This record gives sequence, C-alpha cells and structure tokens, in this order.
Amino acid sequence: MSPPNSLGIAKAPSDTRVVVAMSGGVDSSVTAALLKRDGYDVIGVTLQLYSQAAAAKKKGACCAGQDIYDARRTAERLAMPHYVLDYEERFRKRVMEDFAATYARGATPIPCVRCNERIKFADLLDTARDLGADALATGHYVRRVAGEQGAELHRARDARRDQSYFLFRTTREQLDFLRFPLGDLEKHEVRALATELGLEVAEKPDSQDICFVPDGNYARIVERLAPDAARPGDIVDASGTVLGRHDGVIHFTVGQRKGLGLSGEAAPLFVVALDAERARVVVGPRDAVRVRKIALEDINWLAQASSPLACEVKVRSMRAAVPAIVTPLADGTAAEVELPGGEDAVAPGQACVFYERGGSRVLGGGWIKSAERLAAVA
RNA sequence: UGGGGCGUCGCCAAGUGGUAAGGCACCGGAUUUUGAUUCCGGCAUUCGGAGGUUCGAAUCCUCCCGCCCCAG
Repeated sequence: MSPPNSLGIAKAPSDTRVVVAMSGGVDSSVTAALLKRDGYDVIGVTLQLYSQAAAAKKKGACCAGQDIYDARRTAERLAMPHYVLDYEERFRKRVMEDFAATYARGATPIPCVRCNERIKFADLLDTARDLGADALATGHYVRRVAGEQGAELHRARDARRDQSYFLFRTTREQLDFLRFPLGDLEKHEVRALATELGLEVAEKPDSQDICFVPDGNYARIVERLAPDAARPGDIVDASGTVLGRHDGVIHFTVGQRKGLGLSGEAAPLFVVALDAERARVVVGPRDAVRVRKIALEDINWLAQASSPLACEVKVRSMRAAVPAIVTPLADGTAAEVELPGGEDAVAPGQACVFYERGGSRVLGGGWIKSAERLAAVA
C-alpha cells in the first residue's frame, strides 16, 4: 500500500482518479491544472445548467455557452478527458424552481447553495463515482481538513474569498469524497498560477451575481417560473399604516433599502418583513431591522455539537461572523440562535452558518425560518 | 372673492438683497459566486407666472395664477 498522496488517498497519484468540476472559470481551471501537474488521473466534467442566450453571453456567468467552451479548451490544453453533461432539466427543477418558490413565499433564496447541495455535490458526485473516481474536486475557496472524526469543513485561508457559507449543506459523507485544492491559496496566487500554467482563462473576470439571471433582473425569472407570485400590495409601517404600493414581495428582501420609492422621509426606510399571504411589505427605520434571535430549520450538522453551542454565525456570506449561542431543538433539525450583539437584516430563506468560535471550522448551519426583531411589527 | 397663510428639484426642506444647503427618492459606478447592505458619483443656470426697483433678487415692490385656514 502506498502512503497517502496529497489528496489523502493511499494510492500513487497516477492511480488516483479525480473528477474536477470545471465551470470554465479561473478557479476550477487551476484546480484541474494543479491536479494534473501533480500526476493525478484527472477527468474534467462541465455541467450545462441552462442555455438562455442572454445569460450565456453575460460577463461573469458560468456553466453555459462560452464557459463550456472555455472549460473544453482548458481540458484540451491539459490533455485530460472532458465531458459536458446536460443538467439543464434538474437544474431548473431543483435550483431555479426552488428560487422562484422561495421568493413567492416572501423569503430570499440562495441558489448557489441549492446548486451545490442538489446538483454539484449530488448528481455530479454520483457521476464522478460512476466514472470510477476516488474523489471529486472543485475550485471552491474552502478547506477540507482530515480530522479524527473524519473530514472537516473549514474556512478558506483567503478570508475575502471564503465560500464556506455556500457549502453549509455539504454532508460529512460528501465531504469524505470532496477535495478543494484552492482552499489554502489566495485569489491572486490562483491567478498567478493560471498564468504560470498557461491557462487562457487567467485573466477571465470572476463570476458574480446569479448565474442564470442575465441582466440582474431576477424578478422576471421568478415571474416566469411562478406566474402568480407577483401580486401587487401595500407597503406599510410597523403600525400598519399604508405608506405606498409595491409590485410584489418577490421584488424585496428583508433589509433592502432601494426600490421602495418612498420619499419625503428624514432617514431611509428598510424592508423589515415580508408577508406574502397579504402581499405586504413592512418597512421601518434602520433600527427596526435589528435582530436578536433567529429560528432555524433543516439544519445540517458538520460537527458533534454541544447544546447549547457557543459559536459564531454568519447570516450572509460577506460579513464577519458574530458571536452566537445555538440551541438545538427536538431532534436537532431545528434550532434557536441567540445573537447577544444583535445582527441586521436577517432574511428568511437565507442561511445561518455556524463557525467554531475563534477558529475556522464550519460546525453546521440551517435555513433561517424567522427572526425576532427588537421592535414588534404588524 | 372679508381676513390670514403659503407656493424653492419627484417628495420633505434650508435660504429674507450678493449670486440655490441638506435629507428622502431616483439614476450610474465600485464591492459581491445569493438576495441585500455598504461605498463613490450624478441629480434645480433656477426658486408659481409676468413686470418693476437695484451694480446685483428666491429674497424688496406691483399685478396675475394656484392652494390652505378662519370668517360671513
């Protein structure tokens, strides 16, 4: 038996088959190139997730059109087998429809999490196994650490690029099979490597925004997928006083300031709550969006958690984690989170991810069901 | 048609002779593998209209228009 290789597998690299999820961007291209350089038996797989002409042409998109072409070119250059899989149908069903349905019920979805959870780490992972792979590698900025209890998920070394928030649904079983070669690299190092390795995508812009929304107008996609979702209604304040009208709760998210069109105020108003049933958007001053307690559902645990669990949580990707006490309820699939220092604009439908206090490990996370504001609203 | 008040950017609102603050809204950009947030930038050659006084007016005068309030 060989000693463990760089991926922690007890085989020689050349005997270790790794499937790399290649989006056509810099990160996944470098991931593939690094593994190839290290002598692994690498197979590139690119998922075609949607094919709208407009979206495919968009700058910073992925998984369609030009990007599939880029992925293929990179695979050719690296002399590795490359497959393009048509996942449009399942992507539409499991990501886009969930996206629309979530907005329709007055919550705010995270399609990237759904895509990782239901597509990349589900079907693609199965496909990788079918291809005889020992592991599935992706270009996510996150670290997988081999711990005593099995694989652990940790934040990336590059804090500004950390994507652990988007991977909170990953199960421990999936984690066993996954590898994230970029977790210890900084973004600029990855770009430098891309240049060094002669990858054409070295200067390609980072992807951003929702990949399947071509022009930033996500609401149009929601309306198309859920035609009855956009019901006009009232914009009200905490006391129920009607301040204006809106074109549907799908256009808003808790904490949102822009787009309300309410003028004449001394200070800006923010969305405090959404009531899809009554088609109401409740607004209030900045103070009104402050939250101290959050109710979570459908929790995914990535560590043996004490109860209650003193940790740090993030309720959005790009913000520092804040101290919190997570108290699991019943069988642990639900929990209550207390935020001693409070947090702003906690939106139902978003994720609340638990991090080791003072450390980098992801302990788990759940979907935000509701939040308890300091000021009660109608 | 007596008396009083008001009319400055889409909304709110400073400015009462010296050459149009600010906030909200809106628009654009930056940041961002969700949505948001945040940040930066833009946003009245013009002050209900027309004359007049003045070197110079949104600010003073005259008339007109409109709105509000209190009285008859």
